[in-house]
Amino acid sequence: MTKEGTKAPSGELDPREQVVSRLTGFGDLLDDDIHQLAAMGGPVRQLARGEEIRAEDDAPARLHLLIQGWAASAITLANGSRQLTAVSLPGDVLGLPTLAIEQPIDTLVALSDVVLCDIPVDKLAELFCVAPRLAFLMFLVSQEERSLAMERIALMGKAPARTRLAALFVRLHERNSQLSVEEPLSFFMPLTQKDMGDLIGASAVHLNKLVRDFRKEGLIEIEKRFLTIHDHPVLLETAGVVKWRRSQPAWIPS
Amino acid sequence: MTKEGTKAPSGELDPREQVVSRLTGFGDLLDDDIHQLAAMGGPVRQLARGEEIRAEDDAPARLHLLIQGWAASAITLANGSRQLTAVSLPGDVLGLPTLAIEQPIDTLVALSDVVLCDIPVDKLAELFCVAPRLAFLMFLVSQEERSLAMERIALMGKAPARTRLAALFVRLHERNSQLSVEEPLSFFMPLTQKDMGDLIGASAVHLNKLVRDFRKEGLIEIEKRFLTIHDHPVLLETAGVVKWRRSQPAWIPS
DNA sequence: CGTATAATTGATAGAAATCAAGTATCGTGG
DNA sequence: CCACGATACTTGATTTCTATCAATTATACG
Repeated sequence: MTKEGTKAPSGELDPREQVVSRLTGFGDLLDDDIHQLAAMGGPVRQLARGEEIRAEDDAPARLHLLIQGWAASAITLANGSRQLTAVSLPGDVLGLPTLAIEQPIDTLVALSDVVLCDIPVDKLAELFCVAPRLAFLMFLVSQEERSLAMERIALMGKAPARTRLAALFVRLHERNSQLSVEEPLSFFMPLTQKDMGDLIGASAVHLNKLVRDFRKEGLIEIEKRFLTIHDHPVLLETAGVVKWRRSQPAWIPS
Repeated sequence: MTKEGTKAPSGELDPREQVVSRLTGFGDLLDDDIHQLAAMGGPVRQLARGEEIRAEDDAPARLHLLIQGWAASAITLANGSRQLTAVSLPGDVLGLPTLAIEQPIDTLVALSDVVLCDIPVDKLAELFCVAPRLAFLMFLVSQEERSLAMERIALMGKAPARTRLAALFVRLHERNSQLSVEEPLSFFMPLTQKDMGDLIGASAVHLNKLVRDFRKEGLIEIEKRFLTIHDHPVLLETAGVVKWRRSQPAWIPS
């Protein structure tokens, strides 16, 4: 395991802050909530890039709170090709969709070296009884991810690969900015070109040509696992999406 | 408004049963839960095929419980093309993903004549406080839909249109079967070829050729808004997906 | 019975996959 | 410190799939 994914550039929030940042995006956490959240955490694990996060025989389903590094949910189709259905950054809870079905349809894979902690599902059920406000915030986060998934479906179905790649960079930049006090245009992005291809539904070869084009046009630069956005306005224009804005609902339970 | 979408062929559950069937799939509802659920319902509306379910200026976000007919969530991209991101059948709650964001990214459209009732969001927030078990079941349904969305992303990214269409038919058949006491191989399916194309990310022209192929091969038949599956095993094989099985979690809060 | 919507068919063009081969980069161990 | 193997990246040629265009035929509905 190398040190990538564990480094903390200045300007980044500390890991604990990153974890709650996903929830506080919708509403403040009460001290009591934070206690409940901390109580859910089990032992901390570290995995190297490429390793699987969820064991095949994880009979009593578990959730995984990502503390450091990037992960993804991957589906392997009958024809053998791999598609990444979602990227996860620190603060995300992995494994929720699988709660609803008997057999997981996806595998959870570390895209960089990661640190995470496992959470037994009954802790989640408990949460709905003892901390309804917190449960509701988690519900909202899941709905946000559904919205993101819907956007991805639309892009995959009707937009050319160039557009999809631009949209990927835009959304990754936004998501990364939530983990930081500023909004840095250069940030840790450990995806290989193969990974990016698997995310937007393009071959590694085709993706390489798209990245080359973006580079030539002065839109972005990728170097040493860091993505730099040089021309954010044009990138947004190319992606054809608008800035992602979370709601600040007034109707959260107290 | 024609009568399609309001007819109830023998073998179908009555509307009220259909509505709770989505939740009871994961665990029994208590009498108290059913009371809570009924209390959420507002006035009933009817819309004709093609109409929009959510008004643009729906400032205080509302949810929509679909009682009869089919609906879909549609995204229109910058290039003007329309993609349907999810189909909804009776019993589904529409509008949840939008709770998390300031501006809806999708519109909700009636795919057949529909009957639905609106639900104010604060009712949902209330639910988390007074009926944690019911809230948890709704949480699970959302996770199931996330899983389905992930599968669709994978198919869109890496599977040819033929596979995607087969998968659409398979999943629609399963979803329809939940609304019925049997598992009929012929059922109401009001999608036009344009709709199906928008769902799987294919042009209407290409979709027509796929349907023709399926017909010639004796896989399916579409007639008068009814889909008949003639060769289910081969259809499953073509789709390259496995039967969808909901979990029966033992850890639901009581 | 006419008009609009939906379905159908063939021809052409474009986007992206696959194939094939070569180059760079990086971590590892001698 | 350098050589080595593995992984990642790069490029051009060819093939496959699917969109678009253009027209025609059905079907539904007022």
